[in-house]
Amino acid sequence: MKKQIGREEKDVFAAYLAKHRLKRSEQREAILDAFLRSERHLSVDDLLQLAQKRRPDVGRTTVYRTLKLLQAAGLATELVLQGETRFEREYKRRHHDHFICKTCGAIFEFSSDEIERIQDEVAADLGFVIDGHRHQIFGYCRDCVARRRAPRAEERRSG
Amino acid sequence: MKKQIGREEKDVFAAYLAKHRLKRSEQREAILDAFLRSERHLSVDDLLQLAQKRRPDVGRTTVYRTLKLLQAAGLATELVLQGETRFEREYKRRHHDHFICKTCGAIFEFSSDEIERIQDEVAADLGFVIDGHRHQIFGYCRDCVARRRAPRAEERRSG
DNA sequence: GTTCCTGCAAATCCTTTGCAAGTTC
DNA sequence: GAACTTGCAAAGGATTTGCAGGAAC
Repeated sequence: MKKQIGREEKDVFAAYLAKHRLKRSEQREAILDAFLRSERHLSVDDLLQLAQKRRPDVGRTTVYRTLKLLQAAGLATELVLQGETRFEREYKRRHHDHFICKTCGAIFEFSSDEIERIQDEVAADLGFVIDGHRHQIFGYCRDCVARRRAPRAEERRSG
Repeated sequence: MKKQIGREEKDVFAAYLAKHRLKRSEQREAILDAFLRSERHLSVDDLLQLAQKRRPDVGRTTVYRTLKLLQAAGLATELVLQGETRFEREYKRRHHDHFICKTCGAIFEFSSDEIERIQDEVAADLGFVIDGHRHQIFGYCRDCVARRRAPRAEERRSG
């Protein structure tokens, strides 16, 4: 018998579908399963390929549509990294932000209560009510630096 | 005589063109001038319209191409905010990040040495060499909150 | 004159939508 | 059977590219 992956999330999705009078389908299950089995930050194409391993006839359109549902159900979050759109698991995950290696593309997660606290302070100074943020740090990861592949800093991005 | 705006930046651009054996043109000047006169965070369309006030025949393609040059010359930076691409002045500006009001779309700038410091620490822990970051905070600005327009937090974005 | 620029239209890329056929309830 | 899903193809929106004519050096 196959190992159960993300039972809780599958239940959440089933509940979401029921609540909205939507139907289950093989495609949706293949996509959700592929999504839950992967720990990576997936692109639409990654997910399409993974889902197709189980059901070769899954279409790209359905992946897009299912990702919308997963986001609405609180199971997935969209990240926009260096122009690329990717998705990661969201359900019951601690809030975190990302480091992105410009050489190998690896994505690392980080979080800092201290940064969050300062953010709140800065916002308070402006009378701003926070409802989410996006914090990405670009650079070169340990491995790439070790491989001496790190080019010198040629540009600075902010936002 | 017209007030000189951004003389220094215009010189930087001229130097950039010279260095790369590129030519000046009325269109490029109109676009750069419009860019420098505006304090806003401009979309391609905003800039196109502003530039066309001076030279109605400036085309959108040229705006795209000129923005690439301005970025290469260190005069402009691209921001991607909530799916929208915008540009702001970069030359000799202090590094900063952005607050974006989800109600009125206003963009506020902020910066915090403390956050930068913590970022450096977190990066050091991971053996990561930083080469830029992007930090955006979404929410509701003072005015919109005052107008009681702020909806309750319905989603949390991270990245 | 040669090289670079420009605007247009066409091409891309990514994502969404219309629709007829297939599924689920 | 009614309502929802699917994949395909077409449509969209944003940005880029090919190209012939025009400007800068």
